[in-house]
Amino acid sequence: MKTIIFSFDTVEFAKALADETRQKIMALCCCQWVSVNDIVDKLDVAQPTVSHHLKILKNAGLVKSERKGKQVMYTIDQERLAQGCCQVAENFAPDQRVELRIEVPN
Amino acid sequence: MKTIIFSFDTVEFAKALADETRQKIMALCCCQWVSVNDIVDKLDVAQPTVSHHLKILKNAGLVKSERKGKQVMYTIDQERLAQGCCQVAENFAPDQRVELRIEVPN
DNA sequence: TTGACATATAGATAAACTTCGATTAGAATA
DNA sequence: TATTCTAATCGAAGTTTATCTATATGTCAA
Repeated sequence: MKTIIFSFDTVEFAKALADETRQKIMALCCCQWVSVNDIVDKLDVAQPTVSHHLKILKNAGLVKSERKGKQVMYTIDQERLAQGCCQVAENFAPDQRVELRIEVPN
Repeated sequence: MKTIIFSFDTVEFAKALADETRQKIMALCCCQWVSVNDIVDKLDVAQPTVSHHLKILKNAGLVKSERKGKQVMYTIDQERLAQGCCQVAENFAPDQRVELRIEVPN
């Protein structure tokens, strides 16, 4: 019997990843909180386009956001992203051993 | 310094995954060799559509093929798929520890 | 509360993608 | 070689997606 800890729509996951602009946005959101304008400044895309992509990433659960005054800050939800990767690997490459190592205290 | 063992176009990888029909095809190709007609019989899609999707998967390196008489057999390239998953995780969730465990003989 | 700044939404357009039917190409067999 | 079976390619139709401009919403500060 296989125990699945998290459930994931791997199609939505892949679709969210499947765009160059979105991956650039994700690279900027990686390991730090950035505002929409931060992203606009660094990429050659209009602000509504960035908002549009962030919404797609948010709906797929790949980023989380938090309002900070006038700004809305975004960052990657690394845990969920890692889970998506593992789920895809589990579904389509079960003979390989892609694992998420979890550090257990003690 | 980070050593990257394989290089991967993560956008092409995600795009190849980003379709429900293709994921269904991949599920059928998982852990076995199947012909194009096998897939057509099991899915509710026309044969040219299946060929089209297989081409996309092939170009992304996610499946490999081999002619066997009149038929062309396809199967998932699990190693490459696992690498793609790891690459995505490494790029966008470096604090998580998604790893490909490789069994070393001896 | 008014103005300025930051982000989201709406609507339009163009490009990309999925799908299909028709046809072509390749391989085995009679 | 002609026929049959299998898969790939072509071309078209319909849908989805990415992007933009214009506008609306939300938040803070004067």
